[in-house]
Amino acid sequence: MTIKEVSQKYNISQDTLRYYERVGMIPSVTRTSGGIRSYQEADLQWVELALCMRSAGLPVEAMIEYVKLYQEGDSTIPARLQLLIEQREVLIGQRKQIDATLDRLNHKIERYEAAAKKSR
Amino acid sequence: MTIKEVSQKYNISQDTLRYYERVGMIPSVTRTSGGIRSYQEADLQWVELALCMRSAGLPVEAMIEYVKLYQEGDSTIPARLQLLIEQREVLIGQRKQIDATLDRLNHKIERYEAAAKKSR
DNA sequence: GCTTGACTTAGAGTGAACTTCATGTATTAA
DNA sequence: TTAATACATGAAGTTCACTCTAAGTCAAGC
Repeated sequence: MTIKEVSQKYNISQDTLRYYERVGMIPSVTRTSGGIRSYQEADLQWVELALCMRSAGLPVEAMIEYVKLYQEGDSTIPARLQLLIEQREVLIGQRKQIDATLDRLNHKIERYEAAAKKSR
Repeated sequence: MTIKEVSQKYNISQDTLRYYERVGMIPSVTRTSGGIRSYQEADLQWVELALCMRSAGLPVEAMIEYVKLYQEGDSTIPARLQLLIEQREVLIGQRKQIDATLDRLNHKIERYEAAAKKSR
């Protein structure tokens, strides 16, 4: 798959794909003999993982660290596990914040709806 | 309450409090005759609302718009309701993303834990 | 063989949300 | 009353995550 096809498939820019690779958020993508990116299944898996993490708001830095550990081999499995668990904690905290804000928004919305009703 | 006390109460910097006021994310805070901020109950309510929205990741811009509408009076009640409903949608979408990522993280964590077990 | 359009890189630029700085004023303890 | 501390403002600086630009390379159709 070319970079163009991948960018269309996941609806992100080619620049972002190159950026992810450049900063190490995904490992080096497979290239043709001419040096052009040719995304293989494994490359796509990395892209998907990166997009999933980012869409949830996890920092680029965490993914970079994860990829780095991955490339260092099996000895880093405990460290990778640790990292994943930490990021999971972050997400759980974020979801709590969102729920608290949703509560607050819902209350406000209810009050506004009651006010709108009255003024009819 | 002084800006220092408010910053301690909510654990944010005084700079951030001044910034929120400057960009219009909260209405002008009550001042002493000398021009020093003296947060009243209503001011604190605004600060709390702003912090709640921000902690959930909602944009500063949305709060600015809300405050602007609020200051324009009752005629903007429908617009404010609309804005709140939109932001609620954003949060619901964000929570979905977080849940999807949590699923993915949990699977990965399970696999890593299984791998760690084996190698014992 | 040449043009066209997609690809490559390194590096500069952007927008959001603060954060720091420089400089000046106000309040309070000695 | 004066030194120290806290607060004020406007503007410049920082960080994150892209996004764009410039200048060059590659591949496919004519």
